[in-house]
Amino acid sequence: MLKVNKLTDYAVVVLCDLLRGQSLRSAADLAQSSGVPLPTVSKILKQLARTGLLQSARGVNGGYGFAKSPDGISMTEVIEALEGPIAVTGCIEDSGDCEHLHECPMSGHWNAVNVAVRRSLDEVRLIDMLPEARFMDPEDLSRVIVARHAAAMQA
Amino acid sequence: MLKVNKLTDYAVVVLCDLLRGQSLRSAADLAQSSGVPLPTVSKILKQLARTGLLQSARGVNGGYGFAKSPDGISMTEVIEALEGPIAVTGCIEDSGDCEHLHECPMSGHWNAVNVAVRRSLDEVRLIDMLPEARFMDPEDLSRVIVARHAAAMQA
DNA sequence: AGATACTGTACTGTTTTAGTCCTGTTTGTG
DNA sequence: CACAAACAGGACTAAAACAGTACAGTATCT
Repeated sequence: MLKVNKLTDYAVVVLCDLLRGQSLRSAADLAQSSGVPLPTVSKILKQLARTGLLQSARGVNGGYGFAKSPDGISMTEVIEALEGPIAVTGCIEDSGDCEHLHECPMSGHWNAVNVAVRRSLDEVRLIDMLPEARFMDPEDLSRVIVARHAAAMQA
Repeated sequence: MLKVNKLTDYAVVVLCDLLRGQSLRSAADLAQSSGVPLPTVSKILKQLARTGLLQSARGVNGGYGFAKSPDGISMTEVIEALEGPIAVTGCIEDSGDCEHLHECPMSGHWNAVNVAVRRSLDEVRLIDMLPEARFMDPEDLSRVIVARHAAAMQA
């Protein structure tokens, strides 16, 4: 438990796919190469673009690409883009409409948990989710991704 | 998002209540003093007893108490007792019935996330959720709880 | 003008969760 | 020994969340 949405799961698959390709890929293209159904991929990409993780271009030859250098993206960013702020309990995210707030002995204490979880996710990078992350030195991996991204942007 | 069950949320409230009282408290008693409905409290306590975090005694004067010294209980234990193993994606917990397993480029990689989250929760103690944890030195807090528990066990 | 591709939103069936209730078992007390 | 207190386990229902899909709209290139 303490699960992440299925959409977020797919998002990582799709993002990893995007990580290894051109600077701009269409939703249809990504759907095919990742195996995730197009409408789902589309939904994910739209949301990621809305929150600023990706940038989009419309029209013929349009598509999606990273809005910034992808080696700096943490899992926190990916998860929060699709699910909103990390809040382990409802108490935190709802802006105070809990009727027990005054009497609630917990008020604010789950926040320690939220902070701990968030911090741990900050330290997992998106590029660590790549299969090759298993075999490579983290710094080398980072260099490879940056170089690939730079090359793609130039093309 | 990345939410915990409401039941787990209540469980912390109830456990904190149990933390400050007698060694053995009935479900009805805890329901009243915590403000959580009895059937819900009952459900939580049963589950916590089943997984060994609490011990129960039946019959007149029965009730629930901690099965071990409560200062050693981490949030991981509480959450896992009520929700099963921490698994951020379904891929991990299901024993390999994902039809995309062979082709799945993610296979195993969410595990880094699981481990990170789990580790961070290991470091938050149940007693850190007490309101007084805000004002007290963590070690003093620990000593107070241990002393209280020992006294209750003796009575 | 027409084809490609993103944008936003709405809808629907399925799954999960929350909350409740009931029946059974154990144990202390008069 | 009968009764009441208290836990154990499971079944059930209503409500909420999610996944997946579809569609009408807008921008861009050729």
